[in-house]
Amino acid sequence: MSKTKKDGSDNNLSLKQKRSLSDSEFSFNPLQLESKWRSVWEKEGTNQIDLDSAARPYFNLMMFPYPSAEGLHVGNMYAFTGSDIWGRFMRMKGFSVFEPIGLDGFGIHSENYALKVGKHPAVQAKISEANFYRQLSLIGNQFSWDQKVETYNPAYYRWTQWIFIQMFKAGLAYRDKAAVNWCPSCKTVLADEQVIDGACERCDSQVEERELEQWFFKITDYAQRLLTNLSKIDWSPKVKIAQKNWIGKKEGIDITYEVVLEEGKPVGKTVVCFTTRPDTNFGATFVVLSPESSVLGKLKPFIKPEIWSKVTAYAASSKKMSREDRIDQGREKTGVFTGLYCLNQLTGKKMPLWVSDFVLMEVGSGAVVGVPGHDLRDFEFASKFDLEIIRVVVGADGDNSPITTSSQVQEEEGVMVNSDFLNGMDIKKATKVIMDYLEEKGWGKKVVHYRLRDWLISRQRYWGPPIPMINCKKCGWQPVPDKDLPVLLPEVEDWKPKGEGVSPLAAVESFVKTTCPKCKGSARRETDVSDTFLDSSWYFLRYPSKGRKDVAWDKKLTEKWLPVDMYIGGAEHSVLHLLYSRFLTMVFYDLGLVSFEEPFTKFRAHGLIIKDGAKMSKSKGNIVNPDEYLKKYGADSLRCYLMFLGPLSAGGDFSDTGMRGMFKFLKRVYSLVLEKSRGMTEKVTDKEAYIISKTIKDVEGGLRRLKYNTSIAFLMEYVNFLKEQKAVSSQSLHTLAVLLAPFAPHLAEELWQHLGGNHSVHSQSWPKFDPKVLKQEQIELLVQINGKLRDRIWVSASLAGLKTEAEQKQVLDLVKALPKVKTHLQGKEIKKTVFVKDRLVNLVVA
RNA sequence: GCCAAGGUGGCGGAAUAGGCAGACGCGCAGGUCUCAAAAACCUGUGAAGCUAACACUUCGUGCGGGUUCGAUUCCCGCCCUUGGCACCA
Repeated sequence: MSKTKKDGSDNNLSLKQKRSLSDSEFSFNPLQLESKWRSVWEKEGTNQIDLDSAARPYFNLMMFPYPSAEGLHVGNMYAFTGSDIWGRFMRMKGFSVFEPIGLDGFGIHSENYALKVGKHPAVQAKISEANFYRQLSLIGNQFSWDQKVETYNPAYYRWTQWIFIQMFKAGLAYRDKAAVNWCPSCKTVLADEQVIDGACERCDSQVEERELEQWFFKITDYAQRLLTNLSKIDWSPKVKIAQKNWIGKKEGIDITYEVVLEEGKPVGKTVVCFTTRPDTNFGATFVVLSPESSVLGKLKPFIKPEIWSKVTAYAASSKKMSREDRIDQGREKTGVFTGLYCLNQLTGKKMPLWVSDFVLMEVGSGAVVGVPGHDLRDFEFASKFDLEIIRVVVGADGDNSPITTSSQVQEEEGVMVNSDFLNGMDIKKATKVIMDYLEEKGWGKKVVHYRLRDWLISRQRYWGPPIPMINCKKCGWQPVPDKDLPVLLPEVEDWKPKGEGVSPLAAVESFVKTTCPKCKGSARRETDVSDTFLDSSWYFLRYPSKGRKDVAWDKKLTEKWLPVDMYIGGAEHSVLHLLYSRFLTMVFYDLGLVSFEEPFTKFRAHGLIIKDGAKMSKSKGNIVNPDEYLKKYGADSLRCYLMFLGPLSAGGDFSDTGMRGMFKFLKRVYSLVLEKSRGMTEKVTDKEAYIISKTIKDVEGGLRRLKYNTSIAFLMEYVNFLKEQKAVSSQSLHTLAVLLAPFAPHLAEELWQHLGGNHSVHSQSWPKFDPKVLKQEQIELLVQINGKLRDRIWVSASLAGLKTEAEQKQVLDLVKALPKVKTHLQGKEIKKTVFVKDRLVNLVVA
């Protein structure tokens, strides 16, 4: 609600007066205006910075796009605008802002797009590149164009390969068998993200698992550090939490059980079970091995042949199933009893040893000790196979009867019973006590497990950097020597995914055949390419050093510009990209290649732009391409509209009507400045000075909190205020242009120039507000009765402090004299009075 | 199931060291201008009640409690939406 007078009739130019001004002065043509300033900026290098000499370097990074879709997505533009506004704000705050851009055009996304449109990925890459850079040049970002990088460029992926070799030399790259997602219909390996609910994203057929030899990066070696360092970086909390969950640290104990025969005779073998809940071990009644467990092989001599055949048949059938199927929660438990037992040292009890596919080899130790009374899964298993159930915990409900239904299964909390020396203890305390006890006895060993698994690097695809390794029969795996980098991706016609679990490169004999770098004998190249995420996990290091041909990154420039000061990007990369980048940076640090452990000092996640309440997607056909809006309204309107939708972290729903409203606002700003600049005053009135300072403060507050929507709203209020003034000071209008600059860079430049400003508005410093001006002489106090607002009263600032009793009494007298207060107080007694400095007086009556 | 974020007019949203709920905008309605329309501009716009009018009163921030002089904001218990993780031992 505006408190300023609304009848501004005499303050505004009449229509006649307006018409007397020449038409051209009032025609707002954003397209012409924007293209004019684009070329001026380019010509004068307004947005270029000298990376070597910049005084106060500030690395403002945004996630580079996958140029795989039909063009820049309005969601990309949302993210880039949000980041650019921040960069421009920092620039006006006096920093030399480096704002690079590039394309993450290597990898499966781009290859799939090429498959879809039926073009060779290399050909499509050039088309996408031209289109993306064209669009990116129109959105008003202060990109450092000279530094742009594309991951599919040999000058870039040469260093991606070099990084692979550094990982190999550091012992952090290794080969192992791994299950991969296999689509039998497309005859290809799929990335995890291409598997939707166990089915192929493209043809919907059921995905199978296949075992293949693959390259891995040992990210698990860094699990603890990736977790610990989270406390050192300023990131959106939700992203930190997502990473923490993904790393999934679990502290527990490996308990070793002796395997015995039916009659109790030990066979000389053991089974190790990892558990985080050893407190319930007095209630353990069975042990389950994963079907893939290597322990099974060792136990074979002690398992009866007719049982062994059942075990192997079971293991074979579970192998056919995809991981998704196996862990489907609702599925009924299955399993085979081995005929063997594990001895529970605590109770002396023989626990039957089973094999079941609900136990996953890669989790914990691949073996589980079953406590059916206090674990729902174990309960289901025990119920199915009629195994003993013992209660060892009593929960808050006090139920201490035998456990016969799943609702009685007490998992999270309670007090120990039937557990010898643990009885009466809270489960948390019991866990500690029993852990120490088991370790002391030599029955168990405290361990930490992580959910995080090693990073699978290999892709049996074409469109990626060939993994720079050579396999020699005599010397084993050898890295390609530096002088032979890059290993160029051969241009082949038959680049489509093959059916045999190998990359299409395997069919290119001229590529595969090579010599061993060590013994010079004949050898074969690795034919897999590396994961897209490897390309994108170091691109920020390349940006400043793009000009360097001899190193991946220049030491001096890297010292100067990194780590990244502000990174804005999508929350969908919370775990993969952001974790891999952190991992690699830590490795580089350990190898002495960089001087910092964390790549991104500050990270903020932006929200998602949706359309009509739904996610934009190709299949729904509701993707908004910014082109048509850029063409119709220009970049400034689109930028401001997107930012006005809500806080940057929230995203928003794209609509055409809102777009139009923002266009109208910018048009009003334009006319206002042209009109008011005619009779600009030098003198700034007190009222103006106050509003100017307040606006600077508020707009800046919105910028700092990435709530650009509020900054724009304050600018609108400011414009509404200026509109109502008969005469406006030059300072008011200059301030408007400067404050508008981060949001609508083209229009702001135009206005700045019109006002006679020199050089670029974007090189101006962000204005300072004057706190003294913001202190008012009169302050409005709210008058409440029983907490309900009844009136308001203006008092002098000194009195509004309400510090002394004398001041309080003086204000109270004024308040009591108010007619409305009198009415409400009639016949009532004031029981208490609440004074809040500069805010209010509340009278509490009976 | 677990973790996280959120629920405020017709719509997007604003306001949280507890203190004017609905800033700003969209939409809608009425008006000015026009032969007419568009554009532009002006006025109004949470609901209900009461007024000739100005005004005033009551209700109102997902639901139910609580703390407080005072709660959109803090606490407890629910419901719903969105995102992430999930037979994780």
